Amino acid sequence: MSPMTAARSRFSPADRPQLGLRERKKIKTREAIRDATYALIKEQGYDATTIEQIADRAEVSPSTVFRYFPTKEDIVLTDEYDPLMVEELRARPADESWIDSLRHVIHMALDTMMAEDPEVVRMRAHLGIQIPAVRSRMVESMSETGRLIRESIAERTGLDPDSLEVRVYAMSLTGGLMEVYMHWAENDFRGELRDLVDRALDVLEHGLPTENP
Amino acid sequence: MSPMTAARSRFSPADRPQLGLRERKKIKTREAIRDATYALIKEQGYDATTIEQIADRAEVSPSTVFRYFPTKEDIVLTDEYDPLMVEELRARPADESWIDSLRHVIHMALDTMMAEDPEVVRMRAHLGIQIPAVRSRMVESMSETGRLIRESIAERTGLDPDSLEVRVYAMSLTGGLMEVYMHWAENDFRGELRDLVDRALDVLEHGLPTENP
DNA sequence: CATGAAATGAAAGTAACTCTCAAAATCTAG
DNA sequence: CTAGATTTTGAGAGTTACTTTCATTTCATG
Repeated sequence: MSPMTAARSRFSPADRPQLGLRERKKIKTREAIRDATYALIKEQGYDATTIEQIADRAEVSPSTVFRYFPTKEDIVLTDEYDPLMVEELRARPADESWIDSLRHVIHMALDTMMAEDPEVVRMRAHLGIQIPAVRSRMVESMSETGRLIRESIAERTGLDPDSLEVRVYAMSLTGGLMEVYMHWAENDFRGELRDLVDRALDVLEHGLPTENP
Repeated sequence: MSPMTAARSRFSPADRPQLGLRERKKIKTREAIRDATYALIKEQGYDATTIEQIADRAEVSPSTVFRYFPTKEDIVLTDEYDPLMVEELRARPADESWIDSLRHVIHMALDTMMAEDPEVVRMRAHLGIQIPAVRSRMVESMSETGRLIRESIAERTGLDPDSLEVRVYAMSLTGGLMEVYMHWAENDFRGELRDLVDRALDVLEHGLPTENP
C-alpha cells in the first residue's frame, strides 16, 4: 500500500456508514480523483498530466472531474483541514494571546497532516515552488486563512478586523508563514516544519534576531 | 488625449533617438499592445477582452502579442519601475535604517507612478481584487521585490539573505504592503496611498497600535 | 414499484498559449 | 545602393484547461 492512500483513513466512507449511498459514492469519487492525480503527477510531473488522464485513471468522465474540482490546482491543494482549524481556534482559552493560539493551531494542523500523509505535504510544497498556478492557489487559500486570523485578532484586541492595520498585520503573518513552507521545500525538506514555524513566529512577533540586541 | 496615453511620456521612442529603428519600433509595439489592452478592458472588462481583440486594435498579429508578453496578465502588470527602485535603493545612505530606506523607495515609486498615470495604478488594483490571475501575478512580482528587500536587509544587518528569518521577515513586509494596495482598492481608493503605506510600515515595524500600550 | 431529484457522461465550444515555418523588415558590408 | 545576413513578424495548426448544454443513468422516497 502506497503512502498516498494513507490519506484516506480519516475521511473514508467506511468510517461513516450513517451517510447515504449517494454521499458515500461522492466521497469515494473525490478520493479516486485525488489519488489518480497524485499518482500521475508522481509518474509524469504536473504539466504532463492532463485532466483526461486523471479522469481515465479515476474511471470517471472529464466533466465529472471539473464538477468536483474547479481547477487542476484545486485537485492537488484542496483539503478539509480548514474547518478543523476554525474549531480548534474557537476552543482556545479566551485569555491566551492570539499569537500563541495561532501557534497552537498551526502546530496541530501540521501534526495532523504530517501524521496522515507526509508525502502529500512535501509534494504540495514542491509543486508550490515549481508550478506558478499551484503557488498562486496556495497564496489564495493562505489569504482565506488570513481572514481567520483577522477575526481572531479582532476578538481578542477589539480592533476592527477590516481596518488597514489589522489587515496588514494578518497578511504579514500569512505571508511569513507561506515563506516558511517554501523555504522548507527549497532546502529539501530539511528540519522539522514545526520548528521552522516556531522560528518564523518568533521573527514575526519580535522582529529579526539581531535587530534590537 | 486620454490619460492612458500619458504613460508614454517617459519611455516613448521619441525621447531616445540614439536607438536603431528596430528598437524604437519594438518600444512602440509594446506600447500599442498595452494601450489597446487598457482601452479594451475599460470598455468591456478583463475577461471579455480576448488576445485576438487586443491584437486587432494594436494592429499586430496574436503571435506578436505573445512574443511581447508571456501572459494576458503581464500585459496589464509589467512595467519598468523595478530598475528604478534598485537604483534608488542603492543611492540611499548606508547608515540609514533599511526600513526607512524602504519607505523612501516606495514613496518615490508611488509618486512616480501616480504622477505618470494614476488611472492605471487604480485599474491594476481593481483588477487585482477581481481577477485571480492578475492578483496572482501581482503577488509574483511582489515576491521579486521581496528579493530586493532581502538583499537590502542583508547588506545592512549582516544576516544571510537566504536564511529563514530574513526570508520570513521580507515576505511579511511584502505581504503587508500588498494588502495596503488591496485595501485601498476595496475601499474605493479613498485616502492617499502614500499615507496608507506609512501606516502599514508603522504596523510592520512596531506591531498593532494597542498591542503594547 | 413508481416518481422525483441528483449525479453522470457525451459532445461541442471557447480562449489562452505553443510551435513551426515562410515572408517581410531592418541592419551591415562592400 | 545593393546583396546577403539577421531579426521580427504573421499565418496556421495544435494542445489543453475549462464551460455549457442536454440526455441518460443512478439513487432516494413514499
